[in-house]
Amino acid sequence: MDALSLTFAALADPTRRAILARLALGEATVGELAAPFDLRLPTVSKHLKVLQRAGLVSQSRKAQWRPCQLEAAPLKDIAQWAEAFRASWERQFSQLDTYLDELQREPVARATGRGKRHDK
Amino acid sequence: MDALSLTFAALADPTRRAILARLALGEATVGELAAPFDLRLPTVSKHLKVLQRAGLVSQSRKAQWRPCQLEAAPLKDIAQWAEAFRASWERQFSQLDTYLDELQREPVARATGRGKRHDK
DNA sequence: CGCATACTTAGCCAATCGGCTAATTAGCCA
DNA sequence: TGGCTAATTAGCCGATTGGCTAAGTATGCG
Repeated sequence: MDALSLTFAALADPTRRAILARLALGEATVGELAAPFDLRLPTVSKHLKVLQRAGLVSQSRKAQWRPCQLEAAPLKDIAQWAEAFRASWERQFSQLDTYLDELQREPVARATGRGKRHDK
Repeated sequence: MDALSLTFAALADPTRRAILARLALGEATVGELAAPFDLRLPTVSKHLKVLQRAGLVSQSRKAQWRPCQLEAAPLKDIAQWAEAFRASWERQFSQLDTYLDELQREPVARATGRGKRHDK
């Protein structure tokens, strides 16, 4: 699978996004990451493996602990991918503004499609 | 499922991302969207339904055609979500720069962990 | 050494996914 | 009306996902 798909798939789970948010504050062990969730350790371990496959997390070793670290590079990639659509959403938002402006002037006529802008 | 998860899940497929890229150029019918792919129409129809569930695409009706339109708002949301990690990736990139600078000065010592920066 | 702690691996399960075919719905035109 | 085109719906299939339990691995400590 391509890198972008792996990253998006990894982010399509609230548990995994919460783990990333926690890691943005600094290194944490698997147990520390698991604590906030009502999930067994192996489940969290599996989530971490998904994040590692996407290159979003790396793990080192300190005695019997395996501290995890955020690897933010793929997040930059998806931010850039989404940014390519900026023109689209800005155009749509300005259209929405225009629509709301028209609605302000002639509420019913615009909303129902009956009548015209200047049907004096 | 929450909106962000739905959006990320929808984006975790190259076919669906290609469909969005096409729609960024303007409206298109289902058949037009299917053309570039080696996929049957029902498969593309299914992809479109995933995109609609995520609020990324809307469909209207024109005779027997169902022109699709990009709805970019959710893309803005994920761009914003990712942007929250900007500090993380910028810090990591600058660390990489620093590492490469040190490597430039003392290649072997830094790379193997033996020796020190100023082991005079 | 023996045992506790921290975590991973293996494997089960139900649910979802991404592809397909076949059948159905919707609208146009002769 | 009947038929053509566009697209959806229904349903099958094998693969993946997200949860679990039970068992295995790795490290530190008395």
